[in-house]
Amino acid sequence: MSTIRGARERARMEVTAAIKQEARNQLAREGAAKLSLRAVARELGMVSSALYRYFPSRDELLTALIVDAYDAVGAAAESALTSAPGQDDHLARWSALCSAVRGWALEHPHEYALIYGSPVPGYRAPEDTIGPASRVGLALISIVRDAHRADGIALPPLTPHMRPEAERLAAEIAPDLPPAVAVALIAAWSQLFGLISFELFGQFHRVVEDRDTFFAHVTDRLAHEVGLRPTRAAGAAPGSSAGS
Amino acid sequence: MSTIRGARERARMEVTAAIKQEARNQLAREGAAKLSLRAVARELGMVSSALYRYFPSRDELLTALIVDAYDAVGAAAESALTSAPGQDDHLARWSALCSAVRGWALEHPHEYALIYGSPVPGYRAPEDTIGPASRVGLALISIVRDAHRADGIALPPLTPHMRPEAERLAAEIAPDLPPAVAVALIAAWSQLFGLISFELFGQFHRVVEDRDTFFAHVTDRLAHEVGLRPTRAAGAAPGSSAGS
DNA sequence: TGTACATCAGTGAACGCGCGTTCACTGATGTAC
DNA sequence: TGTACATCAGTGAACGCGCGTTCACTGATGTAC
Repeated sequence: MSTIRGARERARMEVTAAIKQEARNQLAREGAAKLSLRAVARELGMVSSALYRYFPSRDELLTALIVDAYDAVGAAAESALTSAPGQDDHLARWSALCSAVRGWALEHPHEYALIYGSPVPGYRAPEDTIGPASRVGLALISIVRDAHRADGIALPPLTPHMRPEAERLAAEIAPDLPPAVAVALIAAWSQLFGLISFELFGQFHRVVEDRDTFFAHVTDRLAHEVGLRPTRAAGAAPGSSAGS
Repeated sequence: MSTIRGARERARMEVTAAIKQEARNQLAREGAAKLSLRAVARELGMVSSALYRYFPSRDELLTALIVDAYDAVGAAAESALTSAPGQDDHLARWSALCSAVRGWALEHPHEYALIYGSPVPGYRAPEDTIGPASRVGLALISIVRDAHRADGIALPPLTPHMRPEAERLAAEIAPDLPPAVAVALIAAWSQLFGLISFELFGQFHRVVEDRDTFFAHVTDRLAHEVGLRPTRAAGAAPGSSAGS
């Protein structure tokens, strides 16, 4: 049922993919606001009205690109997680994940801008984007969760004033983690993208030169902020963290 | 010479200001990419070609808006600094500055997006924007410099691998501060805007609820990351920090 | 104080362009019997 | 295996629209003598 049934269906998927790919190319050239159905069709050798067989409007095409972009960066993050060498070296996994997200952003600056830059004017993101949009965040959480289960983590400071929101927030996103950690995680999540955005959007121009090193250093600091600590030995603590 | 000379000159300044104000209104409605000279002129009851007496092109108008926005947020940051109650409570000044930047951003979301969101496609920022763009960063540096001179600050950790870039960076932006502090400052600077951007661009939707408290907490953590510490007493340490 | 001239803000028409979307249509591919 | 019909991708023309920029012009405001 979910397999490709016939030539027509296969062709439809290929054309859909070609449209999105060409749209991504235009994104790179002109930016999201100037993405034009007519220009996409032209480049594909089709007539503009033909695109309406595939996307009911320009906004729907944009939504598809946004979902794809969230999925792509999410997949990059997740695969960095699973393919990290030492599964119980949580600090290394954290760094690998951050670096994978940055790598994807540097390779796809315009898709990055599409999802983490200013919202496209007049465009309202539909509900479909919420799931894909949270993948990187969930991957960050999962590292800290693993570390918490295996070795335990250092509790970040939390002012009493912050406690109610911290508890609400933890219940929402990671009920198994201490509230202080949940707060630090959300902060680190936004700071990671602040770092990447500043690099990508030119704010580091003539300021930071060795950006690889700088990024690695700062994400390492972020890891410490959420409570991750260097692993003492390769062998794991009580509770198998790599076995299952 | 720099005073207003006559009615003509005064009128020119007023019309220029009106054009920029109307352009800002359109920014809020449609976003930077769709900012239209014709629409601005229409709203002002002028004919579109009349705008060319004031701005030689659409891009120049955009540049003026960008410079104004950088200056506005920079001024907000600087005035938060000078009007903070205890001039030697560096932590309080840091928080006041961060909060002022966020406040400005929440009040002017589209101007914020113009300068800290995705770059406008096809638009290349000229050199004039560099000065205004650095005002917030310089204000952050000045707090830490004051703290360093007065009480001294806690040295953030710095891996040996990071040292060469740290020294280069410190020499560039704050030769009087320890390299480790300069690095932490630049990181905090980008993280501050990461935080604000996530709030403004909707990433905290259904995640962070009590945003005032969350922001205050995280910027306080940032202050600690750069080495600021709570002042022990109101009276200053050796070296007058408020007197001069 | 008054005249002659220069400066400059604003007009209105025009240029050439691209856009999203609709609609009736053609012709090829798939499906049911 | 063959025919009749339904589905659907793609066409081409048209709709109504807005855009940035140029240009020759009018008429008011300023300046020099």
